[in-house]
Formats: sequence, C-alpha cells, structure tokens
Amino acid sequence: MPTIKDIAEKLNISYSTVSLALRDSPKVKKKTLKLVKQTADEIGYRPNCIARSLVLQKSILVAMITPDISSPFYARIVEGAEAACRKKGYNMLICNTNWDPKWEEKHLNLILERRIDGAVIAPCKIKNDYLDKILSAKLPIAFVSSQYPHKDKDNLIFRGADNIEGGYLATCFILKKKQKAIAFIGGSINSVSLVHRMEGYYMGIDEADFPRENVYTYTGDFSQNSGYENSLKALHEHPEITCLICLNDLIAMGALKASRETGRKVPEDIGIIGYDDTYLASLDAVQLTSVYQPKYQMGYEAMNKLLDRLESDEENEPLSKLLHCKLSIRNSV
Amino acid sequence: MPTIKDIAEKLNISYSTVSLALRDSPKVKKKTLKLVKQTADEIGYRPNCIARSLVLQKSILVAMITPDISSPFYARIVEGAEAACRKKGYNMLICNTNWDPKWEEKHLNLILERRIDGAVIAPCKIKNDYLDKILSAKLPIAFVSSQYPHKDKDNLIFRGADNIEGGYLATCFILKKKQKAIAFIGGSINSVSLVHRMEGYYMGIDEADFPRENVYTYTGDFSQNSGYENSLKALHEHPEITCLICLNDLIAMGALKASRETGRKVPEDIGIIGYDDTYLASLDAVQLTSVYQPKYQMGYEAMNKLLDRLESDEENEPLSKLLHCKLSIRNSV
DNA sequence: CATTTTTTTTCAAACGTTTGAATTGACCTT
DNA sequence: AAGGTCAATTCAAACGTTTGAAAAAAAATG
Repeated sequence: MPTIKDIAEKLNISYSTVSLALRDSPKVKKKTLKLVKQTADEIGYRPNCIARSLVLQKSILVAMITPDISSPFYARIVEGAEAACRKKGYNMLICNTNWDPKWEEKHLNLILERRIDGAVIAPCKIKNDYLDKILSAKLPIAFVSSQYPHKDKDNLIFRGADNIEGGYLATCFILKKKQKAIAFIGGSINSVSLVHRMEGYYMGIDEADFPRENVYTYTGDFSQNSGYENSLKALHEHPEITCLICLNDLIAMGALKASRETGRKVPEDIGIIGYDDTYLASLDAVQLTSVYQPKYQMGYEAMNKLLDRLESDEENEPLSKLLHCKLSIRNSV
Repeated sequence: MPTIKDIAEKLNISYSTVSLALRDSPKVKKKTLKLVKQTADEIGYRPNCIARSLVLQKSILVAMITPDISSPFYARIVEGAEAACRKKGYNMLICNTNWDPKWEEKHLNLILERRIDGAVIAPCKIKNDYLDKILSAKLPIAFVSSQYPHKDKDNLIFRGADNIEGGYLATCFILKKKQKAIAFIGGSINSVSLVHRMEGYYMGIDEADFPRENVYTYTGDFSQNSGYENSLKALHEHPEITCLICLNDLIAMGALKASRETGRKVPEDIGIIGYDDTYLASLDAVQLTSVYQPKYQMGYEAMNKLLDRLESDEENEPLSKLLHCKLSIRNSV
C-alpha cells in the first residue's frame, strides 16, 4: 500500500510537505497542494490510521459493551450509540459479554490495550473490581441503563431511565383494577436498575394498600424461557394470581405463553405487564402493556456525551441524567 | 501510561529484552523474564496495540458490515460473527449501513484506512463499483447472506442459505392446500438473494401448475409497516387472495396485522408465510410458519473462514458454501 | 541592491513496538 | 592460552505518520 513517502518521492518533495498538504494546511502553496492530492489519488494512497493514532495518541475508536446485543432492548441502545458515533465520525467496536463478568473484564482489558478512546458500557453486574480499576485508569467511560456505584460517582457519565418511576407506574396501573394476588417474574437482583425497579414496584403496591403477602416473587434470568417456566410455576403454586409483572418484555412473552397454556385468557383472566417496551410488545399479535424506556435516546446521549468529553473539556449539561419512563398501554392488562 | 521503556529503565536493561520477555521468548533468562513481568505488573504496564499493529502490519481487528443491525435477521448473523471473533481473539467493528450504499462505501473506506485485517459484509446492493475496487485492493472480504457477483468469484468467501431452495419449499408447502390466489409481499429486487428466492418461489408455483395470473406481487421495503400497507392493498385489490407470501418475518408481522384488521382469521381465512424464521416467528403469540435460514451459522462460518484466511494460506474446505433452508411449520398456514 | 518580511519547504524527533544482526560474556575444548 | 560454542543481551532500523523549529525561497520594502 502506498505511503506518504511514495507521494513525496514521486513529486521530489519532502514528506512533511505531503503530510501537510493532505490535510489542507494553509502553509503549503496551492499549486503543491493540488499536485499532492492529485498524485495521492493516482497511486491510490490511503492515510494510515494506525500510524496516525500512534503519534496523535488517540484512535478515533470507541467501544460499546453490552450484555446481549441480540436482545431487543440492548439492540436498540446500540443503535442509538452507533448513530452518535456515525455523526461524529468515530468507529464503534462492539463487545458482547453474554452476561458474563469474565468477558466484560476481558473486553475492558483489550480496550485498554487498543488505546480505545472511550467506551459506553451497559454493565452486567452491580459492582466489579476491574471496573473500579479501569475507572481509576481514567479511561473515559459512560454508563448506560445501569448506574454504577463509584466513589467518584459525580464525575461519571450516565444515561438511563428512572427505574423507580417505571416500576411505580406499572404497579399503580395494574392496581387500579382489582387484583387478588400478583407475582414478579424474572430477574435476579444483580444490577442497580433492578433494585430501583423493585423499589418503584413496591412504592405503587404500598400506596394502593395492597397487602404484601399477596405478592409473590419468582427470580430467574431475562430469557423468554425463564419467563415461561417461572410463570407456570407461579400459576401452579398460586392459582389465585391475577397479574404477572414481568421484569422485561421477553419474560412477558414467556408469561403470555404460560397463561395461554394453562387456559387463561389475557387480559380477561390474567393481566400481564412487561418492561422496556421493545418492539415485541408493540406487535399486533402481542399487544403487551409495557413500561417504556427511551432506549435509543439512552444509547445516543450516552455515546454523544462521551464523545463530547473526548473532544473538549467544557461541560455544559450535567454528566448524569435520568430519563423519564412512561406506560405504553395496550391490551394485556 | 507506562511503556516498555519504563520497565527497561527501571530494571536497567535494554528494551529489546523487555519486549522479548513480555512475550515469553525462550531467548531470555528465566530470572530476567520473571523480573520483567513482575515490574510490568507493578507499574501497570499495558502493551500498546497501536504501536504493535504498526510494526506487525496487522490490527487483529475485523469489521462486520450489515444493512440493519436491529433487524432480528441480521442481529443473529452478527451474533455468530461475534462469536467467531471472540473465539480467535479478534475484535469486531460493527458498521451499520441502514441500507444506504453511500454509508456502505464510507465504512469500507474507513476500514481501508484503519488497516482493518478483513471484513464480513452483508451487502445492501446487488452490485457496487466501490466494492469492486475494494476487492481488487485485496482486502480480505467474506460475504454473508448475499452472494456478490464478481469476476474473481471463485476466490470469494461466502456463506449463505440456498434461497432457491427456500423459496421452493415455501410455495410447495402452501400449494399443498388449495389456494385461489396468492401474493408476494415486500422486497424490491436489489439483491442476488431475492432474485434467487423469487426463482424458487416460482419453481414451486409452476411445479404445482398453479396459474401465474393468480399470483400478484407487491414490492416495498423490509419493514413491518411496508408489509402492513402492501397487505392491505393486496387484500383490497384482490379479495380472493388466500395466501400472503412475505419476503421476511417483519413483513409477515405487518401482513398478520392487515389480515386481522380486515376481519380475516389466520390460518382459517388466509395463510401467511414468512421468511428467515427469526425468533419473532417462534413467539407463542405469533406462531408464524417461516422458511428457516441458518443465520447464526452463516455469520459464524463466514467470519471464521475469513479469520482462517488471515492466519494462513492453506485452504481445505471450499470458500463458498450454500447452506440448506428448511421449513419451520407453525400455525399460520 | 541590500534588507526585511513573508511564504513555503525541509529537518529531525517523536509515538511504542518488533526483530534480524551484532555483541558480550561465560563456559567448554583442545 | 587460543579458539569455539552457546546463552543472554543489546543495537539499530523499521512501521507511517505529525509537528515545532530551522532553513530556504520568494516577495516586499526602503
């Protein structure tokens, strides 16, 4: 592949001049500039980003770390982040952790070694030693979806939805109608956002004076299958349940299936409410009532803020911002 | 950030030795090796991939270009590709083209400049001048999903499903039952795979001696909404239609909605068949019969083959491989 | 025409690695 | 004691850029 030197030799000028010319420096004579660009085209010259990165000490490369890029929730966040990158001319590395902290660590290490300029991360665990280490290593990081508890918390970029609000909206809504018993389906408490969400759920429950002994909890992971099995179990152990509160839409899909299989009609016999309001919920065949989170916006703003920080030090709006949830009411409650 | 030189100075040895030691060269005394690694740990040394890439002339970085990473079809392909990268220790850049050849070109250019080692691409257009240029620039590229027509075709890596077979399976299946009229919904012919798919569809139609004048075609894009609108139009213009053949699952979702809204029951009054067999089709609430493509496998194998080629020149299995489709029969026909 | 000023070009070091060739020093042979 | 072998280390160039400082060339000034 041709280099700057090749152009220089061909034109019999120094390669400093070529370098300057290629970047439209006003220092170089217009005639030379044109000549340089022309021969660059001719021999098919491409700037070498690697060399450039080495001297400039930045890579114009940024990473996005998510637990599961194939989930409709994270996919939408990734989309937003990608859009922000595209707009600013950055490239984005995508790293899937599969909910495994080991892989999260591995990816973060690689990011450090690649001298990536920064990363947006949707952490898969509430707290991590290596995340602390990375944060003290001053690698610019933005958190999305889940806030990270860190001593220097006020200096962290974060975009996520108000999960307390989201949970609160959900239980308020379902308890407007009379419920005999309700159950939470899915989600082990391993992230801050879930803790908040539960807090919100219970706020609504207490406010409606619904007896806590009629609230059951079934923990599991975030998959459709886990939702299915836990719902079956719940409906079997407590047939009086009139509403399944699912910790995301995928789980709700499983709950829908379980309800139907046990001969219950939705929403007549049982209510089901999801969380995230992914496009699954909006499918005509599904029509799931769900708590909307501004996923795209979260991804976009987190990345955008990160890139802002990379490019200048002036900060205008706050680093951390909690976005509002709202209820997408459809036909499952 | 500390460098090799820092370690060398601290230990009063040359930095060549440090470099060797860090990579476990047998040339360096065990005692020194241990000492080097220890101090590297102490001062928090991280190898600098950029410098390394510059001298080694490779970046251990690979790109995946897709039209739409948020579509369940491509997302699954990306997952497969990502898995292959992870296994071999490569990082993957993800590039979204949004079905826009302009962005495809831009991404390819950046890939060239970044000295990315290679790319897997799911092209958004049947033919492109700049893709030709890139191919002659000898950047290792693997095609996935859509085959690319190129003079040096036999030397291209490709993994995709047999779309002729897939289309054939679909029409054979629906024509086992009696149909009055059928319609194709969605998809403009801009990719080789679609051409093949249509060929397959018609193979089945002709084999069943179904009259071609009872076959209608409605073109559009690949979105749910396009599926919805085209289906409405089709059912309005030709109420006798008894089956909608959708060019992907998203379109089928729209068709499902349109059918329901016009008071038709699925599958009693109208049959709907999708393509790709994404997890949308498998949702309990949806139960869409669809043509399965091995998406994950396509992504995985394309990337894997690409990485193989990057690491050695020996080729054992063929570069290009057409995978089999099969019918996932559910409850919509 | 000699000076000064301005424009344009070149020099050379730097970024952090890798690596073939050269060097050093220890130990063994004869 | 000279020569040879081997292990361990060091030298120095290379990868392809950028950039402040120096130099050269051109233009303006008196």
